[in-house]
Amino acid sequence: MKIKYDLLKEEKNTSARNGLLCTNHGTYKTPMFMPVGTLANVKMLTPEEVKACNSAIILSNTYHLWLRPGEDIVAKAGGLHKFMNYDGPILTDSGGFQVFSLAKKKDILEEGVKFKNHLNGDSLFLTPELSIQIQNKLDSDIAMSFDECPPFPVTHDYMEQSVDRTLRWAKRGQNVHQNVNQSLFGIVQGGEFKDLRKYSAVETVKMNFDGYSIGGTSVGEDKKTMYEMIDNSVPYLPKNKPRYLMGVGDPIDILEGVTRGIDMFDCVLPTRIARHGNAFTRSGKINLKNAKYKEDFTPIEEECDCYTCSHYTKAYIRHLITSNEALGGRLLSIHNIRFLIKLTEDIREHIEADTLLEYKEEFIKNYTKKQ
RNA sequence: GCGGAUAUGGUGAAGUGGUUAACACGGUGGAUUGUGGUUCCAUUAUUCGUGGGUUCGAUCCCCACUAUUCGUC
Repeated sequence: MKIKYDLLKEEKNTSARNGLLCTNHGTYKTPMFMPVGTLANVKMLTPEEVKACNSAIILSNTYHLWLRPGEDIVAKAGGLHKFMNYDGPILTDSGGFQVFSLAKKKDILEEGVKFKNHLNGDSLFLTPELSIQIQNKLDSDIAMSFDECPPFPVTHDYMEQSVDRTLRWAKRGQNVHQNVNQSLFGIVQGGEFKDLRKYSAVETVKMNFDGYSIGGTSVGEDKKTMYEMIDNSVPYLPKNKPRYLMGVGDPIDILEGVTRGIDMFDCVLPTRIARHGNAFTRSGKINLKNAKYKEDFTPIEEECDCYTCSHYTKAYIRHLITSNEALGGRLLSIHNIRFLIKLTEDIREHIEADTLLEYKEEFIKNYTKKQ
């Protein structure tokens, strides 16, 4: 069965909406934040720990799993869920972004992308068909179309060609998609160009995907430009399908995205900054490595309901991080994931109450206040 | 007691008779948006054991002292 999206409520003062996403692995509320588990694991955490953050969907990655262990091994294990012992829904990214972000040299051809992998430099060729076939075998709940994610900035001319190519690739992927239990999302590109965002959205929607994502953000553009990219894409997306803003997960960006009509977010930020010793708090991001936490025997946030905050102090986590102990990264990952998921829970309540704008203003005021 | 060697930042250390004393670690800050778990950036000795001397100029040469260290009685 494919996913099913039910629009429950549209907020009065913004484009935000509450919905329900029904998957083969449970039904979940949107807007939602999806933790990233590139290599079939949310780094440092067990599935139980991720679920304890009240998470729903997690991400995994076609490109990385293709290289190792290989999609056939995952299929032999019984699919990604069994392989990694995760019974919640999984979304796989197509590998398009990795080609853009990891490959030093790449040749973007009509047929696909020729590049050298980041592990041993082997020459590889990834096509839209191959990406979808790999994802079919991985057996994720949601697969992504193979797209080109151009850097910022490129010329209008280049972006126009790229958008057309991504549309052709989307169609080709759709044509070979066979897994009836797997949904397929299309991706809107177009960079910062208003006309191309519209064109990309309108043409992608014509292909009737199970959901739509907005790609090509967080590639070096400023925040204002990123918000405009969303504004220039969302109006052309159907209301009865989920909308996914790829790769975005800064707390403020989530609020800005939700108020513009986004339902799903994913981001490596909570787990990556955790490994580097940083924690989200309501009054901004803090760096646990800072000397001022050496003797701070209070939790990261008194009011946080996560496992980390109910058991450990800043001084202890700082000690773990500065000693390069993996537990430090684990505890911070748990807190940061819970922080973003709690943010979406609060957002949903305020959508229900039509008070999202006030909440957003208050949140941003606290988050950006200098401590 | 005698003989030798060495003294450079928090640590390990390079180095040169001439305006800014390598590099590494550590420290301190910052970054991180479809993953960089061991990443990236910035900053961190107005000063080369102490005192004298030579010199236009000494961390570098000379002397004394002190400390460390090795050998020896």
